Amino acid sequence: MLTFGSCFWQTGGVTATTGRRARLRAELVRDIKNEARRQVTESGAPALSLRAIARELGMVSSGIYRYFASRDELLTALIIDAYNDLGAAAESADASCERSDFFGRWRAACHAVRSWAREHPHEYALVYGSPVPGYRAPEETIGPASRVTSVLAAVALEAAAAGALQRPSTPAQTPEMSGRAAAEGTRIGAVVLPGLPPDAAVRALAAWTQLFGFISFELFGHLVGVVEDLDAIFDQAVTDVGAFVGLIPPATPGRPSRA
Amino acid sequence: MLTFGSCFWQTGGVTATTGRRARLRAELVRDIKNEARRQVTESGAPALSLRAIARELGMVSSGIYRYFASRDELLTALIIDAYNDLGAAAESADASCERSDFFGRWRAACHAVRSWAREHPHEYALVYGSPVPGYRAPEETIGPASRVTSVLAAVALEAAAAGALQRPSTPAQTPEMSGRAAAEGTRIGAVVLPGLPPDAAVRALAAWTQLFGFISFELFGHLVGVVEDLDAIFDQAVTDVGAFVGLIPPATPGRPSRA
DNA sequence: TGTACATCAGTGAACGCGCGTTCACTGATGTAC
DNA sequence: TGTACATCAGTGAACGCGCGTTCACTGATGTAC
Repeated sequence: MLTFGSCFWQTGGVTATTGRRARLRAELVRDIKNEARRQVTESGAPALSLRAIARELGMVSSGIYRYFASRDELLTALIIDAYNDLGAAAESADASCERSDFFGRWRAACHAVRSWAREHPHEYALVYGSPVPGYRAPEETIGPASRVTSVLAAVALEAAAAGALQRPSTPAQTPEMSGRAAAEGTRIGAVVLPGLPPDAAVRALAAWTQLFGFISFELFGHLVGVVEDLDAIFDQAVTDVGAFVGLIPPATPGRPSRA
Repeated sequence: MLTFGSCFWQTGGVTATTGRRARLRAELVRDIKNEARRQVTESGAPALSLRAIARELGMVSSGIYRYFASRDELLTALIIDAYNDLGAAAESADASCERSDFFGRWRAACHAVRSWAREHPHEYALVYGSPVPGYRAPEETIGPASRVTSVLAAVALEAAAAGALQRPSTPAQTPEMSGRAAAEGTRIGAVVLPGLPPDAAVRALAAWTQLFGFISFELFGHLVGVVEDLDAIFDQAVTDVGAFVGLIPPATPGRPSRA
């Protein structure tokens, strides 16, 4: 199980990433993470145990330390993987839509996020649930964490750039902004959502939190007894919120289905 | 510390809730919960330890079992208290507004929820964060859990009853509903939000999840680096989302401040 | 008012379990000359 | 191609800690007659 003829033995022994040893190492890192993910999926992040992982892989607990310096480092790796996995799901959903179909892209991305969350509820909880006590996410998680967000932001930004982001037309639906809100909305519309007017930036932000709020409520059990047909309500909420942001829904009949 | 002249000794010794012993018992139950809350506040729910509580109260760990049958039962008590506390905060914020000022009531309730959450972040996480692994909330939590929700629902319902819940006026902002969404919206509008038309029911639900989504993102750190002036953005989001639901914002100048 | 009995709070020891992390070690794998 | 040395994977024992829960017990508090 450990010995099979390696062809890299002579050719690539120079760098630390190509040798046979390095390959075996990468494989074991993967195995450890997979087992860790399995545990998180089964019992949640707080129950993640290095000893249990070692047991499952048939090695002694101290052996794990050749691969991860601590339990926190392993947790960080799982978090980064989760963000990347979710981000990739959103990106590919978005990519499968026509670029100019902003409403469709919004819907596709939202549905992709929810699907991923339903398929990986404990990993979702790991990154969007209560922070693990005593754990502080390091900087390296920021990049992967922003991938989903960037997909959603891009839809709004590109729609705005294409002139396809309408503003609410009824005065009653465009409440005045306070000075502070306008200032912060302007800042966000410059730094985070470059090009969006302040009021649209705030609505986009509200939509973003709505998406994750719904999913969290669904996964964490707060919709039990309230919503029965979750798929239908989520779909409708995504549509309504998309319109709230200013995306233009397709004309009456034949609204595109889940992409 | 244990002996002081009691006046109930003769008068009320009949029922289990009035005796001197019962009073001391109630006091200790309160002390245990307070210490438990302190621990949850400091290190989060997973770190809640009966032994540590006993230690802090100067008694032996098995003594706790005279008051709570298990760790889970104590957790349940904390959860119920948290829901009740939050519910009471929302109710009193709502109650302080003029009944017919639906927009003001919505804003007041939302701000109350957020304020409570910021003041009790770990208790908020206890009830709205990731479920504690291995713990299943019993039925008794349902009632207290629904108090906040009822406040928000009442605002929408009473506004609708008073004819003060407008529907979006631009067709672009009233996307068609699929058959399933309409059906489920109708059900919700009958069972959960009695009297709301299906489309409004869905928007109300989206608004509800938006509120908690924003607060969770704020408390769990997902707005770091995105929003700086959280107060201003939250306030504006509440306003925008209130209008999204159909509540009629006050006329241009002098929007009421935080109640 | 006084005595006999039942209730209950709190003790202390124990059961059986799990955990993260360190450290000195052995062999095997790879590297340099 | 062959030898000497360095690297590294994985071991096994140990440290020191914590936890929830059970159980037989002692005294004190309350109750009934």
